[in-house]
Amino acid sequence: MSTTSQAMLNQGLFEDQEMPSQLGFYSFHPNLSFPQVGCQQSLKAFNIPPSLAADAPSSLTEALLSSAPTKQREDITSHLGGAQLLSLQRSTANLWAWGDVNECLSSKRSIGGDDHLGVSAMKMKKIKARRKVREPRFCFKTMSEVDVLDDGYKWRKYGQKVVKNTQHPRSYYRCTQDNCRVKKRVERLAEDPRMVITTYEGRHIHSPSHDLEESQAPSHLNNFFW
DNA sequence: CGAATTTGACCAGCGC
DNA sequence: GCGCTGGTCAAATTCG
Repeated sequence: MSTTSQAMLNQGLFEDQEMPSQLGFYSFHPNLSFPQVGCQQSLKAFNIPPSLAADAPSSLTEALLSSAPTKQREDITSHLGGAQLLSLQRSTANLWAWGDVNECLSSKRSIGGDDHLGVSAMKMKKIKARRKVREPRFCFKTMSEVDVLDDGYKWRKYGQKVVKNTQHPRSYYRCTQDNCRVKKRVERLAEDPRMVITTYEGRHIHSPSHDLEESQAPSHLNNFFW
């Protein structure tokens, strides 16, 4: 069964390195099985399966906070309310995200071609590369008893970390598909442990491991921000 | 026994 | 420059 059955709705944050203008928030209508057109396209770009998208997040503020660096998190918390976040797109409070986008744009193609390197050099390069390249990210919050939502892809856990000011550890997963560099982070909200924050980073280069039918797509739209 | 997960160590980036 | 923090690695451990 779907692990998203208890999910609420339906807001989140994404950033797109190729289309910085699409950094922003989306919001779904709670009664729709799938969000409106604009969101659908973006979700598709991120390969977020409709099954998950329909169950996506319930708190815009917290969706943003979950992926913001600590300092900005504090700024956001102290200066903004949820409603204001809807128009946050180019405000100073989300410079962190714009910074990421800019970094992505300026550091394209900085890795690859390890073939002729020795082991240690390769390792070093890997280590250096691991922070240089920022993939587009998409995060949302879902109410769920289980941490890992069934999104149709196969993930391997590669790390777990206790993050500051939270009692729940953050888990790090990588897509198991060869050559697919998509990662996701999963953590529970400190203020409400029933809520799971999932952040996807990167785009899948393949289809989900179990077939999700191609989408269904209602074409009406409403309640769509960015 | 191979695959997946756990966990401590390491490293880079950021803020002070 | 230094300490703190988040992200990743990889050896050890657990699971199926």
